[in-house]
Amino acid sequence: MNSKLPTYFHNSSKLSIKLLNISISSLCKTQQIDKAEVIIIDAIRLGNFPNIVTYNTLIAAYTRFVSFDAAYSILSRIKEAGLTPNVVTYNSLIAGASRYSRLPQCSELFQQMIQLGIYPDVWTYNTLMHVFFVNGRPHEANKIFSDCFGGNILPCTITFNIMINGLCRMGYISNAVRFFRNLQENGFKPKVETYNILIHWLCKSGRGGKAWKILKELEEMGHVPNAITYTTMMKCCFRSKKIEKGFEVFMEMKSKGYTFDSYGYCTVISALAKVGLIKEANVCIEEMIRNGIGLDLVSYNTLINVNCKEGKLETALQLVDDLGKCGIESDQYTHTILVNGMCKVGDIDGAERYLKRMEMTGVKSNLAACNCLIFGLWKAGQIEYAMKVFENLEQKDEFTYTVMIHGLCKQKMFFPAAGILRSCLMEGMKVVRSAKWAVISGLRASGYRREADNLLATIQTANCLRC
DNA sequence: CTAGGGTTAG
Repeated sequence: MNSKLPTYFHNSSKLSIKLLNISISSLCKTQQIDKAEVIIIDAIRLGNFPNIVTYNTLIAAYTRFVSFDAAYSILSRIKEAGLTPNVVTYNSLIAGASRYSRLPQCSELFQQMIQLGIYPDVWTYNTLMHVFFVNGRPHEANKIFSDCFGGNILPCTITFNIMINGLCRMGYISNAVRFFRNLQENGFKPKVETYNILIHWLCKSGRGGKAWKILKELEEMGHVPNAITYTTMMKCCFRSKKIEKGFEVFMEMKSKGYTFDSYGYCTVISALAKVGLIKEANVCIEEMIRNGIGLDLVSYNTLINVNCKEGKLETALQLVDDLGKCGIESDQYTHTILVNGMCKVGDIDGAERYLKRMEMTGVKSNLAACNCLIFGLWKAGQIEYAMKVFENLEQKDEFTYTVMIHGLCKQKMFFPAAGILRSCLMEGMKVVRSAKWAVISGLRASGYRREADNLLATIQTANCLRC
C-alpha cells in the first residue's frame, strides 16, 4: 500500500475520481505519464476506478508525447475496464493520428466511431478539416465542411478559422478573403484570431499593404490587436525590409505589455542579426533576459545564431551546453546555425566534423546544414570538393542550386553553371533571379550569345510548365 | 480543433 498517497484516494466517491483526474491531468501536462500510470494503478488497487475522462486524458498525453500506437492501445484498456469510449476519445485519437500524419487512420477512426453509434461533434469536424488541409487535401476538407452544414452540427468560429487558414495554406489566399467576406455578409462576426490568420498569410505572400488594411479593419470593428497580431505585423515589416517600422511595432508591442514571452523578442533579434545590427540585437537579448523571459529551444537557437554571426563560437557552444542542461534537445536549426557559424569563421574542417558526428549519432540528414557547408567550401576556394559534396547529395533544394550556380559563375565556369541551372529546372524548382542572371550575362559576356538565348528560352518554358 | 518567433544563397 502506498502510504504517501493523499487520503482522498482512499475513498471511492465522485469526489475522489474528480481529484484523481485532476492529478492525472496535471501530470500529463508536465509530461510525467509514467507517474500518472503509477497513480492510476494505486487508485485501482484502492478501489477508486478511473473513468472515461481519465483514459481520454491519457490518450491526449500519449499522442502528444509518446506515439499514436501507445495512445491507440488505451482503447483496449477502456474496454477491459468495462467502459465505453465517447466522442472525446475518438476526437483525441483522430487528432493524434493527424499529428503523426496518419491520414488513412483518421478516416478509419471516423468511420469506426459512427459504426459504434458515437455521434461526431463540431470538434470532430474541425479536427478532420484541419487534418485534410495539413495533408494538402483541400477538397476533402471542403467536403467535411459541407457535411457539417448539412448535418445537425453548427459550425463555430473555429470551423471558419480552420477553413480560412486551410485555404491560405493551400495558396488560395484570395479565395480565403472572399470566403471571409462572404461569411461577414451572412452575419459572421470574425474574432481577432480570424484577422490574425488573414494578416499572417497576406504578409507571407507579399501582400503587406493588404495586411495593413485588414489590421485597420480589425481595430475599426472594435477588436484589440493581441500579442500574436503584433508579432505577425513585425514579421511583415522585416520581410519587406522595413526595419525601422518593424522596430516601431516592437516598441508599441512592449508598451502594451505584449512582450511577456519570447516570440516578439526572437522576431526582432533575428531580424536585427540578419541585417548585421548585432549590437542592437544584443541590446534586445539583454533586455529579454533581464525581464526574466523563459527561454525555449527557438530562443536558444536565436541566441546561438547571434553569437555565430559575431564569430563568438565558444559562447555559441556554451549556449548549446546550457540548452542540454535545461533538458531541451537541440534540433535541425541548431545544427544548421552551428555549421554555418563554423564555416563563417573559416573552420571548414570543424563544420565537416560536426556534420559527420551528426550522421554518426543518427541525426537525420539536414539539407540546410549541407548547403551551408557547400557555401563554405566555395568561399574557401575548395571548388572540387564543393562539387563532390554537391554530387553526393541525395536531395537538393533551391538553395543548393543557387549556391552552386553562383560559385561556378564566380569562377567563370558558365557552362557547368548552365548545366546545373537546367537540372534545377528539370526538378521543377524555381531559380532565384540573381542566379539566372549570373549565368545568362556570364555566357553573353564571354561571347556565347546563342547558348545564353537558348538557356533563356528553356527557363521561360519551364516557367510556363510550372503555371 | 484555429492565429505569432528560430537556419542556408543573392
